Amino acid sequence: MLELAVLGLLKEQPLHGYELKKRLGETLGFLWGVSYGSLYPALRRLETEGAIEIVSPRPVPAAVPVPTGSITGDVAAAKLRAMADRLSGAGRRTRKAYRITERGEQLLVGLFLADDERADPEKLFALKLACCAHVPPEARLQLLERRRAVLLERLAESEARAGGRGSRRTPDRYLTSLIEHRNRSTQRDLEWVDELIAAERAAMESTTGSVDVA
Amino acid sequence: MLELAVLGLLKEQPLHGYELKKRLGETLGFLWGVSYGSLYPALRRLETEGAIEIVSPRPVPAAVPVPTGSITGDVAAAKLRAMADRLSGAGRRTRKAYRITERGEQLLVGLFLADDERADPEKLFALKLACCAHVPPEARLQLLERRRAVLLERLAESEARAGGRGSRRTPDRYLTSLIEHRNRSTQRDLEWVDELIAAERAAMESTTGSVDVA
DNA sequence: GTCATCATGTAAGCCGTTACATGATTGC
DNA sequence: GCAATCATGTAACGGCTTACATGATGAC
Repeated sequence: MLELAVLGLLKEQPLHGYELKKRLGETLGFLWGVSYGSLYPALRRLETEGAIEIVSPRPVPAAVPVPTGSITGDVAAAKLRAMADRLSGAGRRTRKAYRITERGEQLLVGLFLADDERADPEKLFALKLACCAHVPPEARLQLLERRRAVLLERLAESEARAGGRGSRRTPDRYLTSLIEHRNRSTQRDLEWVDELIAAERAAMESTTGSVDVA
Repeated sequence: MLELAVLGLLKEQPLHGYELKKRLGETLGFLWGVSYGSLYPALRRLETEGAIEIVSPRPVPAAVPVPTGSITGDVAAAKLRAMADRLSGAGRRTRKAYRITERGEQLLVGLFLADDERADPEKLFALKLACCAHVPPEARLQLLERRRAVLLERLAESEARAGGRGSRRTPDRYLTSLIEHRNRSTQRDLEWVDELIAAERAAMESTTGSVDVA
């Protein structure tokens, strides 16, 4: 899950760990919180796998202007450089900005389509949806169709449970209400996914005939 | 979370581990799956804390009829006994049925009211709701009120996020749709909780004046 | 007597969090 | 020069899952 989120964010632009955590918190914060203790090791892993790479902090010191001898002038230049570095997200020799690689993009799609059994399905789906913009349209559609199937199955299962079989333990009104509410929620999720699918299909139609977009 | 679920189930009736897992799976199965690897250690823990205790497999062999000498008769009697044991959940010397203690009931209410930071709030709330029947009405109301506050805060936070501040990273349509859907869900959760609160208040009113129910 | 199921338990490992350690940069 | 914040990392620990080991009971 974390790796998918990281790759998704890095697909937008290169970032360093600290910034990554912030973004994760502010855009997907309502989903789940990430700690450094898991983020940095994950970055290491991804780098080892060749899915991401460190962007060189400063291309080459060649472009750095020669000191003028004017103290105030040199200081001002240094400040300007620091400012530019900060804005570009590069420099500040202590931080390591990562960029997604070709291999990383393949991994992103792979993780997007894989169904990680151990992760919470709801959160995983939400995360994947947030990553949709960074995968090809076919992958998006596949995600949505699969989600649709899951929701349908959930409804069917709930109905089966309600019908005859099982423990017959006459659930109390709290449990009953919980189950009903859950079913209504699932029903609405289903309608929502259907809308997303329709929108996706429409978008695909409108680009049919023109050049494929990545 | 597990401990709360176990205490909730045991409040209904004494059960042994294997059965506990089955019940957990069939009544709260849609919430989360429990494995023996976590269930048995949890039972140990609860027993050590004195929250649950083992019910003696067979009160005393005193009630067992003396052999009649009639082979077929004795065999039949044994079968009947075994059958009765099975139905009562006792006997079968290999299994250990647990019963909740006085202390366990206090712990149940304690866990019900505590907010375990590390557990998934949604699942925890669902579980607690399923345990409602086993805690006093005041605790139920407190749970619901607190849930209500959480949902309100979530809506407020989402609105704040939508307004001015923050990264301004113009979320794509997928993320936008996700956030909107989530807000609608929260809104409905809120309405639902309000209904539950109203029902709870009504139930309390109707028993006011009469004897307190446990 | 043997197979399926019931039943309890342990060990290894995954994945993540908290807390801690460290140090650079910036603003005052 | 000092505090706040930026930034990276490690170590200890917790909880849960999987897989394994074990054995009793009941059906045939």
